[in-house]
Amino acid sequence: MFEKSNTILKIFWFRKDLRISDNAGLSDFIKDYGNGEIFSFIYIKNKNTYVYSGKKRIEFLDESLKDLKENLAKYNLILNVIEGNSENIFKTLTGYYGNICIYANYQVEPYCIKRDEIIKKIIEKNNGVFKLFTDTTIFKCGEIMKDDGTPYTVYTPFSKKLKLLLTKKQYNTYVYKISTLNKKYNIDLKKENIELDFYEFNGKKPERIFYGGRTKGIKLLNEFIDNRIEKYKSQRDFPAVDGTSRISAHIHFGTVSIRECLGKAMNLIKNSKYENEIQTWINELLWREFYYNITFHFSYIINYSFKKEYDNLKWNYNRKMFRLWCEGKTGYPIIDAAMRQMNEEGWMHNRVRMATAMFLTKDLFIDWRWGEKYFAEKLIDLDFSSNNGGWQWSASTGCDAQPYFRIFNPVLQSKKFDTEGIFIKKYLPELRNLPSKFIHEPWIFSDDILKSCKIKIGKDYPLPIVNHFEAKERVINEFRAINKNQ
DNA sequence: TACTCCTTTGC
DNA sequence: CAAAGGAGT
Repeated sequence: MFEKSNTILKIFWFRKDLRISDNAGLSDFIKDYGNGEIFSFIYIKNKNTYVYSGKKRIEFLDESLKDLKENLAKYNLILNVIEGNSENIFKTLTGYYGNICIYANYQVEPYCIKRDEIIKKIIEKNNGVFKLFTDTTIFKCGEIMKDDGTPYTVYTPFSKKLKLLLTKKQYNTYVYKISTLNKKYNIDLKKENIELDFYEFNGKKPERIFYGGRTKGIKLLNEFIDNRIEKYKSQRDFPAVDGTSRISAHIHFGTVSIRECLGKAMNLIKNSKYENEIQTWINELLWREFYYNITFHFSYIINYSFKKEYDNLKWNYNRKMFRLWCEGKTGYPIIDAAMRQMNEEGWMHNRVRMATAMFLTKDLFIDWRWGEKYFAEKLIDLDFSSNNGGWQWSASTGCDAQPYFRIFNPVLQSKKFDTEGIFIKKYLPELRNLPSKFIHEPWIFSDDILKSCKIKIGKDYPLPIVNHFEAKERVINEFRAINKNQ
């Protein structure tokens, strides 16, 4: 044990940045490091902050932590994964060391900001410092502002301003030598007899499509950049096609950095004949940036509609209907296939994220917060800002949201984006005998016609739980009533 | 990244 | 008369 009174412990705290290359905070940690100083790498696993604690997401996190641990081990460095509440953990640590210096990357979610403020006080009370760096966004949140100094609430002008200000500085990767850290001074907190709960990894690998970790993440990103980004715009809307990057969970956990994503795309777009295709993907990265800024400036969206007047909507809190939507039993094949994709795989194609969210909020007129919470439980790539932004966009309660009268027709979406029904059949085996002309709205065909396909709608597959056209009229009237009272 | 209804255009 | 286009929700 070290003497409490005169030992400084420098900590790099990994959060949503589970990689050792191109890490802004880690770069400064190494730059500021003076030889002979003792230091530790930690990750805090707080079960209570994973409010919706999705099983598959936690597995992805574990894989990412394990990979991080192995990558640090290549430099003979140690990752301590500590379980518990971060405030308590730092309080405990300040009792063991003279003072504690924390380096970490900035998080924008309101509950993270609050937590960091409390920890800053704990650390500073003990004469330490808590330094935060911009790493998970291209620009620091709050940097892209309108000329009058107020935040953007519309995507297109936001993205224009961002592109105007964008230089290589924002997507150059950080270069530093992790080998300058001397393993001799790397404290394994687990061996220091400190009263904390250290997390142990279990060895088994779950069967999944999405795997966590830097190693897998960078491989996936390179594969997308090399093979698929040049078709992104043309293919991304078809859920049966592998046309999207599928990189979202890696961006969320920081197993790939947003700079690496943007940088690789920017390098490729120069002189590319597929400029339009690539630009469409870059724009998606900027939507994420936009929603991070919205969370930063308008933190009330965590509980309330961005357009506050729409919290007066009398949403339908029908648990039975909600359950049917969750389970993929609405009777609309494209909606049900999408929900089952998420339930089974922890990921849903973006085109059908919009369609299912629109269906819940408009066809069923159920509060977007219920849907947001369900997605949060199920998605591996759950990220507060993008999830909330997407839900409020679909519900028409958000900033730059879909106007309330632009309601997706689930049958048309199905015909347009899954014409052959390949996606539907993948997740709804009960419909595999239906030819594509019946699959988008099987209920309109008579039992006699469907008999040859060995299926009876209402028995083998549910009848629609709602009539889209009646629902549409109802929901438009509800929104209109709110607007009239403004 | 809407859909619907209606009119106009072009063959 | 199908396709394209515009307006309104």
